[in-house]
Amino acid sequence: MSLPAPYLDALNPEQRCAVEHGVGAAACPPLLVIAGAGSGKTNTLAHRVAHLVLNGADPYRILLMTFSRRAANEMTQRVERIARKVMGDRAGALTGGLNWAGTFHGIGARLMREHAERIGLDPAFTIHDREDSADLMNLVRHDLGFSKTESRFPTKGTCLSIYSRCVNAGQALDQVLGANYPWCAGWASELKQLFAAYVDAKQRHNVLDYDDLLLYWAQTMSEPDLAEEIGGRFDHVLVDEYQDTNALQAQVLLGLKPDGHGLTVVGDDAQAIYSFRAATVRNILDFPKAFSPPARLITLDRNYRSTQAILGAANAVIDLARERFTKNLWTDRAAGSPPQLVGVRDEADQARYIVERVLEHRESGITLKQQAVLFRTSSHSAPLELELTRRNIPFVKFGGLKFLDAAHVKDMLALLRFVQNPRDRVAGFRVLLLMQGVGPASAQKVLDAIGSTADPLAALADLPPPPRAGDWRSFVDAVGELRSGAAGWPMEIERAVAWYAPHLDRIHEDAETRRADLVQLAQIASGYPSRERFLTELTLDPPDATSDQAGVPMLDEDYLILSTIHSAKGQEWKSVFVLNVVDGCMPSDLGTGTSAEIEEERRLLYVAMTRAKDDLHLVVPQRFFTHGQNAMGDRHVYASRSRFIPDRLLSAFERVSWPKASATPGYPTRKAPPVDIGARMRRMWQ
DNA sequence: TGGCCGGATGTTTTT
DNA sequence: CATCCGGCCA
Repeated sequence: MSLPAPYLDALNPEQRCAVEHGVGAAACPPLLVIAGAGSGKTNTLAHRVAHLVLNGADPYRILLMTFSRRAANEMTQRVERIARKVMGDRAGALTGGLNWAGTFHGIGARLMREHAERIGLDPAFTIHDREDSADLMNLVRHDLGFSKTESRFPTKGTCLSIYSRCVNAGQALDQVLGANYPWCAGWASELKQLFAAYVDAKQRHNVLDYDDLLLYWAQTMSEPDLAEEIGGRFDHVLVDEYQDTNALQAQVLLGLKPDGHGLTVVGDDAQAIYSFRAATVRNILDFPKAFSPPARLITLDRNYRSTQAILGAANAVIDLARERFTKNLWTDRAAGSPPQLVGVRDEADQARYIVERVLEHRESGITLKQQAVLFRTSSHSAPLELELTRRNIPFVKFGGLKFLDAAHVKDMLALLRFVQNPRDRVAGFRVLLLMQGVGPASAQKVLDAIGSTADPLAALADLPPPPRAGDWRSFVDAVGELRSGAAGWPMEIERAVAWYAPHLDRIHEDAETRRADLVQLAQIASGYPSRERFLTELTLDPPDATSDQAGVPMLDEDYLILSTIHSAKGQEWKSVFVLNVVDGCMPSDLGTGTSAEIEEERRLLYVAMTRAKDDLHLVVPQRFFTHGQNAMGDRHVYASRSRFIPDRLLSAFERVSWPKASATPGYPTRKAPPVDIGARMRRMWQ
């Protein structure tokens, strides 16, 4: 039996069941919690962890995972905060925090590094982000001669997406091509050849891509000895946002706990929005019957977040979904005012409308941080960002552009990565090309020459410089010093910058502003204990926004939140604005091919709407600017309200248009002009 | 090597 | 449109 626990009284009966399930029992049977939006899911999970620890579970033997970084951070913080509150004087048990909490990819990287030797990996492996992976794919694609085929071969990005989907969905190439990339089906045998060469290259270069972190892990778990060893490190494995995981992740999970004991997964199929990454709701639906006896199922359907009016509208939207597994949420919060469906003329007015409302809210005591603007696509916020900057309203944007995407940041990281893992050819290539007089041909030659040696960096020093290489000596010196570790981490980043700065000045017009980013990079670097940890964690957990990574200056300032809907998952705000609730944006006209895609877009709107506590605005511009060109080269498109809010749902909303119709000088109420000049003009010709 | 030109292409969401 | 890719030339 578990100990009496007063903190459990604050929970509702279902939450309490979920928290207490199996605690204190000899074996803890598998548990599935279906938890709707705002039903206290994270709170429940956090209480469960605290309850486990209070009843003797070892926090170092608890594994907490989720798919996205933002959800992982949120979850970890909540668990630790609640655990501290709940545990009071016994909080000591959790002083180190949770040792094993993070994304699947992050945990996978850690475990693979620890077990590297056992599975034939060099523990100095570096991790390729998406762009690096695409570069490598391109390299291989080129080597195989696919870059100059008669008809156009799929681009590197497309190739990588296809590869990634095969891996994550655990499906054969032909199946993936048929279902998701029919226009590439003619290239099946070439693609197979390409992927084989890509895998081979990764292994020779000692690099893992994102997918490998899961794939190696899953493969490791299929070795009985290793599976037992790794699974045996954890008494409890808890997974949040389980509806966003894919087949590979499910495989990992079942490998960790084949009988399901100690396993808790939490999710909501109505919020599944990552099928483009091969996530499948089958994971959550099939979870109970993966075990015998089946996993315990607990449903949380009471919403504590939103007013009745907001929840009602969100329910109405999701009610139109073709198939649903969970029932509607309910709340006993006050009715509140209905969500507003705001018609505006264009995106500029949309931005002005939001700024006006946001400031109004702030006047009435709602801080900027309690308000958020959500959108389907990162670029949709551009006009708003302009307006916010103009009006001096601070904001932080989540999703979309990343700090690491900047060329100069990538250059610096490539240098560090090359030093860490000289076999990382993509990194080496990038660094070498920075030097004047070094092009693809000599870079290739250098990397070939050192790649086959036992100590590539030592070989580098002995190499004759490429014929026209500008400052070869300083490069060799810099690499040598960095490799020796003489400066120590994080000081060595200064050394790296010292080498890079002249190249930066030569290559980029705006070297001055870019240099500021390098200062920030150094600042970030100082937060990590070693070069390896810095590189790994920065790749897996990059800063969300350029205005975000500094951390310090923003700390006590108030700022508005801008976020893609995907990145807003699991968050909540008093006041929420959704941009471009218009057909073509929601659903995005890129993803309206299959009905499954449309259903996912519907859930996306549902996720956006259920982020709001008190106040929700869906903004519908009559016309919006299309990025790039459609068939006719039109730049403005006349849009109509999203198909997810058909006429019969309008009663759940309050419709307004902005600016107020009366404010515009319009014809309906025009008075007769005092002097009818027009009539005189007409008479002139009579 | 590196710059320039012409043509094709795709264009979201995240690890 | 804007980017990216491959090819051509100095």
